[in-house]
Amino acid sequence: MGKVKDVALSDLQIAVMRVLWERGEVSTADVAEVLAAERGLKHTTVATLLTRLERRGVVALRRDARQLYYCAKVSESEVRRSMVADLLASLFQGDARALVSHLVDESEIAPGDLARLRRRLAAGGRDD
Amino acid sequence: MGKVKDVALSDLQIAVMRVLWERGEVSTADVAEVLAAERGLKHTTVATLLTRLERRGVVALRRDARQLYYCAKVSESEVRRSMVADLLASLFQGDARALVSHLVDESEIAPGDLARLRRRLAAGGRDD
DNA sequence: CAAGTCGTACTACAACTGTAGTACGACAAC
DNA sequence: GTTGTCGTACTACAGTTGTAGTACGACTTG
Repeated sequence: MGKVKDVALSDLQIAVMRVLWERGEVSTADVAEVLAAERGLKHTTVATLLTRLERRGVVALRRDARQLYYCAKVSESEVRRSMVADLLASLFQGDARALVSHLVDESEIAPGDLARLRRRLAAGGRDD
Repeated sequence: MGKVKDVALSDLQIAVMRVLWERGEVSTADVAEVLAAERGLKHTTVATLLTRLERRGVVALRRDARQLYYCAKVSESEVRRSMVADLLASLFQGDARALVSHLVDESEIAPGDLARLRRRLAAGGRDD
């Protein structure tokens, strides 16, 4: 059966995961340092977040001496897949083209390299 | 000051909003009927959801006789803007092009009309 | 008018989230 | 060996979400 995980994470949880994604296996202190700098979170707060993520099965835990080391068990790609799919389903009726249109229309997409794209989309039309 | 609202809604909340977006001002019963069909929710559950959305200020309430009528105070566009921006910020480092690439790569975007787009993107390159 | 019906308001409750304090065990420094 | 120090584990607590039950008031139907 499909091992396609459905991983929806909060903004904060993603921030934690990002540290793991970028640096591989890291100690609580490492993550805490980053999150303290980025968001002023306390060490214990970060420890709690990591514990919960571990309980959820999205990160793996290894203990060495008395320190804990974590690493991601789900990739950023998997989370992206999952969360983009969720967003598409709930807000765009599953129509990815609508999302692209949105990005273009809202100028969240750089006008320079992608403005032409809109014309392509508009002109190319729907042929599915 | 910027009236740019940050509206993040859950899947279920969006489902409720969708009814309002599609049908304008509707009674609790109307929404309940849809949500009961779609998700098997009880009338009281839907009433609770609407009450909370009203408390949050995303829907407006009007009472006529003993019935309550709700209508959206935030448009689907606003929610899309807000939530896509959140997703971009948290998972795509704010790079909308990365999201488009993701959509293309993950084939969440119809291959037919948008496959060409990838070539455009790849070839067109980044010129911002 | 009495009784059922319908709809809202209020209450409930478990899970998850954000945020952190406190306690406790281990290791380092004297 | 006693004393900090550091790190983890556990506890806490308020707010949000999903889900619904119950109570109560109003309107309908005899």
